Amino acid sequence: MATIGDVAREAGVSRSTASYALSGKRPISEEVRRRVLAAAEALDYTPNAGARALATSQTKVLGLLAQFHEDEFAPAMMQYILGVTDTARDLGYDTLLVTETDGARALRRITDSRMVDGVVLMNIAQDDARLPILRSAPQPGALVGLPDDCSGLDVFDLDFEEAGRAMVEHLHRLGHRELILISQPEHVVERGGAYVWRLRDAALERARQLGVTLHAVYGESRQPAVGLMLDALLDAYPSATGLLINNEAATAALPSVTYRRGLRVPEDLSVIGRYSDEFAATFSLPYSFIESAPDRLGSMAVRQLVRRVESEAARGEPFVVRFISPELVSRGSTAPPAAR
Amino acid sequence: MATIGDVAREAGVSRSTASYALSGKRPISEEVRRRVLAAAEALDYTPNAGARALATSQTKVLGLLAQFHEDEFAPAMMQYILGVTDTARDLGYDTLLVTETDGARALRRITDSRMVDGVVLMNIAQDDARLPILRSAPQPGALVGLPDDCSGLDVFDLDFEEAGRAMVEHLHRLGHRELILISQPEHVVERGGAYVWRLRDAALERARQLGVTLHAVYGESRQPAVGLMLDALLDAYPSATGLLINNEAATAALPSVTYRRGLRVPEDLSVIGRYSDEFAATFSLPYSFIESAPDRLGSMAVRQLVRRVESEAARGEPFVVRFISPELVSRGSTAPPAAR
DNA sequence: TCCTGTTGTCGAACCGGTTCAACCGTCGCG
DNA sequence: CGCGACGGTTGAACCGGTTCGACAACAGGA
Repeated sequence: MATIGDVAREAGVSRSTASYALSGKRPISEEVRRRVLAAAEALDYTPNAGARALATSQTKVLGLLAQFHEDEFAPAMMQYILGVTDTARDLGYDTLLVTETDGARALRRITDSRMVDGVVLMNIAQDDARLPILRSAPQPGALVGLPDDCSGLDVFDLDFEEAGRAMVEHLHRLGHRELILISQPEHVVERGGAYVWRLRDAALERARQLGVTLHAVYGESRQPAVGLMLDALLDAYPSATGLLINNEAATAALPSVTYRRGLRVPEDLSVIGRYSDEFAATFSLPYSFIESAPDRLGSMAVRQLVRRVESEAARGEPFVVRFISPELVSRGSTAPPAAR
Repeated sequence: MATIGDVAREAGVSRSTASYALSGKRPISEEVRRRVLAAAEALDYTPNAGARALATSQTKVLGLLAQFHEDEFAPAMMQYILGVTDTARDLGYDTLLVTETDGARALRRITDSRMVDGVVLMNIAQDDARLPILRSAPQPGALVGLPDDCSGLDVFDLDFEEAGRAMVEHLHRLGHRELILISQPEHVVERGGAYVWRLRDAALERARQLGVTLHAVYGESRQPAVGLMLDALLDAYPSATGLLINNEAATAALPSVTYRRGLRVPEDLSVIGRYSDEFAATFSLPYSFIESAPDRLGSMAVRQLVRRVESEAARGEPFVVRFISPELVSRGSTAPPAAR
């Protein structure tokens, strides 16, 4: 493989001149620049990433830490990841994907060894063991998800409180007075998945204010338990006329259950979900839903991260906690209630 | 951040001694080794990845090139990726995930710049533009998927031919004589997705041999087209008693269609799919299926890749093309046929 | 004519590791 | 007693870039 020394020799100049000609960081005569570029082209020169990283202390790689819990919904994760990798590439960065179980150790490894210029953390728990490590790391970081303590970090998340309220308000406005909310499984909460109760609590509070009965339950997320749970719920609350679902697996399983029970949506039952556009398009999900925009969140996190990485000034700016507003995408799965 | 020079000074030895003490590549007195290890511990020393890469020509990073076509099934991809990242980590490697549209350019970038020690390519097309680049790259590579020309490469894939035959044989044995096979959309084939017709052609051939009528169609992969297609097919071939599906999206959409039409599985219709275990568990898929084992494939590819990366001897070995045998997982969705 | 400033180029140092050749002291053996 | 072998350690070179300070050539101004 050609090194910059080879290029310099081929062009008949010194290594430093070749470097300047390629980077443009110093004025170089048109003649020499031409020769260097031609030599680089001829030798098919590509700078060695390790050498460049050593010299500049920049790797042009971002770390992406994702954790896969078997009770969470793996397909949804893909969206976040693509949002990150695509945006990173647009900004000139590659992405190191780390899926180790021991996220804290992994984070320490990639930051201490200077493999990355910055990191994006996903699946944030309320008391996330990775955060203290990130805070004391030499590189900046950004979170997708809201922990208890956001200090010293840039945080991006969907406004789950607002999402919960919006769901309740929407069905209340249509005249519904008894609703069921299916959240993620309870162990997701126990593990620190704050978004579960953020949506749930806000929905309960709004329901109380509006005088709506809301049966809030933690759902299952695996087959066949999901299907059984849906059936059990519909049996348990026969007078409920609306279903709010913050649980992808339950959403995916719902169509077969309603068909089996002969329930028509929205005539017999109104349904609102909370998932991504892409998810809706991929599956048979004819429900109105709160768009969770995973790609947008990943993209925002990366943009902010890269700002901090690249600009000395940006590194001094105060940290941001940014919530994106939930948007209700109508698919016609809600209507005024009728007796079931 | 501490460098090895700091460690050496702290331990009162030279840089080279510190290096040898840490790597164990030369005999070092117990006393000195102890001092060096203590110093490294005290200073929280982690070797700089760039410097090490430069010195050793090894990055301990593998590249993973995945392409996301919007007509393919994104959730399934996650499985392959996890198979790769998990196995890579077990073997001491991190994973650079590259999802660029222009896979050929991306491949050239990461190999020429020596960011990775080897690459795994996914979503292989029959005439894949990345292959010539991979063949002339300085690092070894492994494919998940079968191209037209496997020369100079290690290839891993499901035995789709055998899968097609197994599906047909299974239903033939039960007494079925008219079947429908739903493949991926035709543009997947046009783009070079050989696995589509590999399964399809083998199924057709076997059906011919067995005297079974097989209606082979290219399905849709997006809502709402998928559902409409399923309905249209069941209308078009009312006497077909079995359904073979090599199309994840269609599989996911099937339950609602059969419920809507009042079809019982397997009493009225036998169904066999082709997807992963994980996929089946995540969704309401009560069908018998050919396990496509994406995690196993990713894992095998990485193991072989790392063998070649790490052993001079292995690099000289002949290249392998390895098919994993399809395994039929029974979920009770097939039975002897009855008139529909 | 001399001085100053600008433009273009170069040599050398540096980033932080690894590794080779050489060296020193000690011990065993002839 | 002298020599060779060996265990333990070191200085220096190297990997392949970037960047700083110096310098030569030349132009313009006093």
